[in-house]
Amino acid sequence: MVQTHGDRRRREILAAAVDLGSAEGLAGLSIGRLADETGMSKSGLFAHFGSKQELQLATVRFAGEGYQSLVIVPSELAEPGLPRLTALMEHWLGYIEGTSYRGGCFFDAASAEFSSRPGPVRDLLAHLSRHWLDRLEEQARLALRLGEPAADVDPALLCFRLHACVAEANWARELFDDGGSFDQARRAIALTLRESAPRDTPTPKTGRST
Amino acid sequence: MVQTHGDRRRREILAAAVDLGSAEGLAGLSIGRLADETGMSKSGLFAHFGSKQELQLATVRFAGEGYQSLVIVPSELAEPGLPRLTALMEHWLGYIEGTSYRGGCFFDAASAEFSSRPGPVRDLLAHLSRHWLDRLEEQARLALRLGEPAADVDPALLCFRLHACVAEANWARELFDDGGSFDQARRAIALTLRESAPRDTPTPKTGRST
DNA sequence: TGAATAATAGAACGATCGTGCTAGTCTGCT
DNA sequence: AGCAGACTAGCACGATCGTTCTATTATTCA
Repeated sequence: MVQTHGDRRRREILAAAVDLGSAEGLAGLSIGRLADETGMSKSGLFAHFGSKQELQLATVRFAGEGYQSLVIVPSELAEPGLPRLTALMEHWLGYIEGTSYRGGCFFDAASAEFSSRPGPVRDLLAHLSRHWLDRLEEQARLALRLGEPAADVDPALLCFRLHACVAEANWARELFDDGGSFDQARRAIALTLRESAPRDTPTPKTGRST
Repeated sequence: MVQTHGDRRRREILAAAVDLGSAEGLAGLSIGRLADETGMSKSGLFAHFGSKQELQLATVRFAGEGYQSLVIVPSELAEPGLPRLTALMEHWLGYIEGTSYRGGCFFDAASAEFSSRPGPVRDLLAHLSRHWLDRLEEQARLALRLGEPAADVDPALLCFRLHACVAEANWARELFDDGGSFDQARRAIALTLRESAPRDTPTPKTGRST
């Protein structure tokens, strides 16, 4: 059951696929190109997945696990509500800024590419994005409700603005080679949180907890 | 000199290229596919451009002209400063929301795809985006300076947030089939502008002038 | 109208695409 | 040690990619 060899190979392939896919696109990513990258033969690599679509799906899932373990899980150390909301944003930004693959955020690249290509891959990307936004929204709702009277701020709108900042930072860095876009994103997020905070609980100055 | 026939054909091709490119990607767009779409032969279409890269560049320029005439030009009817800033945002959103091509905003799709593909196409996309952001920033600076004392708001950061809203709206609609994202964007933009406004000149409720 | 030029189609090229099939090598278990 | 099954490489397929060449049809201008 413990397919040390097969599983390790599979992971190596998927890691390369996420990296390459972020740069050349998940649709544009070709089996032959990926085989070269990993030093395998085309058919040898292909046998691990059976079809290109299955490879794409596995790649998305693999990238999702990375996001889960590097953004979601660490943020759960922070208390629910505003602390966790800010932790999520900071880990999110840090994840994209730091570990980044060749082409920046894998999900930004993949969802932009597949949003107009109906099928299981698009569905999976949409599902994951929706799930994470819901997670964020949950914390936003908690953060807003804690300070009475509940501010007249729409949690969904707040998350719209927060995610917009993250995506914009990635976009600007990739297109303009401007690493400073992440500092802009941090400032924008802090401003957005501050103005959304319930009036009687001023946001801590930096928005950072612990 | 007035190549009625050639020019008209060229425009037809480019219009189809922008439409198709927004959906299938500017790199993924193939000559044969585009020839089918326009009812031409592959080589007949190809002869208009001489290379795929030239076709891509022409497509980007063509899309840029559309943006110029449907967003920039109409906004110049509004007075410089805040009125023009809000006009730019509203026309921008309306342009993407309404006229939209099959795959949503062409520039969002193209720049996401080419940000990791060095070359003239990426350079042109970056140049156009930078140019438009500078235009926006110019109006933001005017808007901020008019109300004394000049608010401690960074015009570049303001535009970062504004463009983020537009891009987010397009992303959400394309991935989630959620047309309501444009209303969210309008609300987010209004909030962002309101909190950035100099303290003694409250933003007019709708931000629309004339 | 006739000559020059632009626009288009058709066929073919080498390359690469995703995908099967077949055979050989390696691994883990008894 | 030997066997079963997982893993991998090689080869070939039809399709499509961008591109070139040649020939034929439209269009423009003297």
